Amino acid sequence: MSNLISIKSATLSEDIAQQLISAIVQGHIPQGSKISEPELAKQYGVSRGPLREAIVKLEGLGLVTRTANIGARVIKLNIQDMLDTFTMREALEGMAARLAAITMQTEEVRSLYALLDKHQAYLDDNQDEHYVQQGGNDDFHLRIIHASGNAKLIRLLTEELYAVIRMYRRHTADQRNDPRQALREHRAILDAIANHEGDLAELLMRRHISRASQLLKQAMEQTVLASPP
Amino acid sequence: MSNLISIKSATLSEDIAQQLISAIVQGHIPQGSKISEPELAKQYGVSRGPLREAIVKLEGLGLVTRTANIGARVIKLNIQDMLDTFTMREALEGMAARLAAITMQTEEVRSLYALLDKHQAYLDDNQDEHYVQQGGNDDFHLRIIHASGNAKLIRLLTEELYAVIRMYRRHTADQRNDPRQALREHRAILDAIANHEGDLAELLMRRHISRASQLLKQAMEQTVLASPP
DNA sequence: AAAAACAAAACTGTCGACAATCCCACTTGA
DNA sequence: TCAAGTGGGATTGTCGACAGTTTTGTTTTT
Repeated sequence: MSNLISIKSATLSEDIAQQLISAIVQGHIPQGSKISEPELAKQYGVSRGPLREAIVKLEGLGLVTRTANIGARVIKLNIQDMLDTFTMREALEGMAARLAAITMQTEEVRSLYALLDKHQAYLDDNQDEHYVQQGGNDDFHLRIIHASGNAKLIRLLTEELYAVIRMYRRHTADQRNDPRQALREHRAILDAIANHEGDLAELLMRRHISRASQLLKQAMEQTVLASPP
Repeated sequence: MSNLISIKSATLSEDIAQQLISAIVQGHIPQGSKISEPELAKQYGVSRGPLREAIVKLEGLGLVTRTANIGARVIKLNIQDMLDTFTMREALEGMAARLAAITMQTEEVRSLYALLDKHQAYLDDNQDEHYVQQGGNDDFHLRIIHASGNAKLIRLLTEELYAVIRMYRRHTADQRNDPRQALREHRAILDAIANHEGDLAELLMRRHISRASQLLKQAMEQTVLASPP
């Protein structure tokens, strides 16, 4: 039975990779579970060839680990890996903010202020509920990253790291996170960018991400992540 | 005819990936050239299955770009991509230096000073010739990266980015680079780490890499990188 | 002679099958 | 009873072949 819905790409391998990424990030394939090639091949209605290529790609994204002659397993989320990942984000997005501060045009600055106003209005209207910015054009962080103009940085952050980051966000209900506080921090970062203060923009972005990682850590410590073996 | 020499790994796909990485980095497969699956399969004496998996992996490493139904091409080196890559390095290795400064033990500090003394002695004995630190345990940068203790950072820098970085280093004869100056900078970075001055260590590492990238840029501007199409 | 149309060759994407390895349950021996 | 050994079943790694697309070379047309 074919589960290959909607996402029609040029090649089967691509399709399946996207499907698997989505399934893993959303927890449909549980963390730590084994990836059975025959099972998934039957499930998606394809042969093992393209499926294996997709798995190799997932390994590159850090979503699964592979062992020769044994197979692939979905990664297990844990606090240390999360902190390590967010430390990298801190360095990279901090740099992105710095670059954005140097090069951003007034038109883009205005557009970003408008975006933050939109977020503000959403919070006012929806009793501080989280604004669902699922990686689209409404995500402040993604906008800053793209504004950096550094193609390598953009690819790394938006294509390679984002899957894992979203996985961490999704699997811990971080209620702790105060969206109004986050919005204030976003505004401060944008102010620095608007004034072309690269140092400050980087510093603020780093603090912002560091705070988020600490909150996520606390949330993970309370969430029972995985039953002990 | 089989070209699979020496590097015997658990799986053919792994072997071929390593062989291809080496061939591309060392320029044996020229940049911009097309990767022909039948040709390479025959050359390495394997079928197209494992070869394709290796190519998918190379794509993840950013060494080749793939287009559906057309195939893979080795990347073309150019100044902008190099600068973008080194900017990322700046952010990441700067962070690595900061982390190393926080956590490094006195024993490891001593060992690194000994390494720098060794480099010094080599320069004295060999008329300032470059010390060949081909990614081994004698590479100061790799030592710092590992000392960061951040597994994700280590993997990204040493497994994913290093191939491309080495490719840039190898394809431009940057005679401009003064090894004694580099060594002085290494020593300053290590001093900061020894004193557990994270801010300073990060700053110095960033400057060090920034300087190297500027030198490499000048070298690339003079080197005729590729004949214009 | 240059451009468009067409046909054949080559290449990539995909599939099913075989070989090698691993896993698990069962048996055997102390 | 428990440890080691053993055999069958399942899974991964690899291969050769077919289908669809792209490329190339030729022919035809203007």
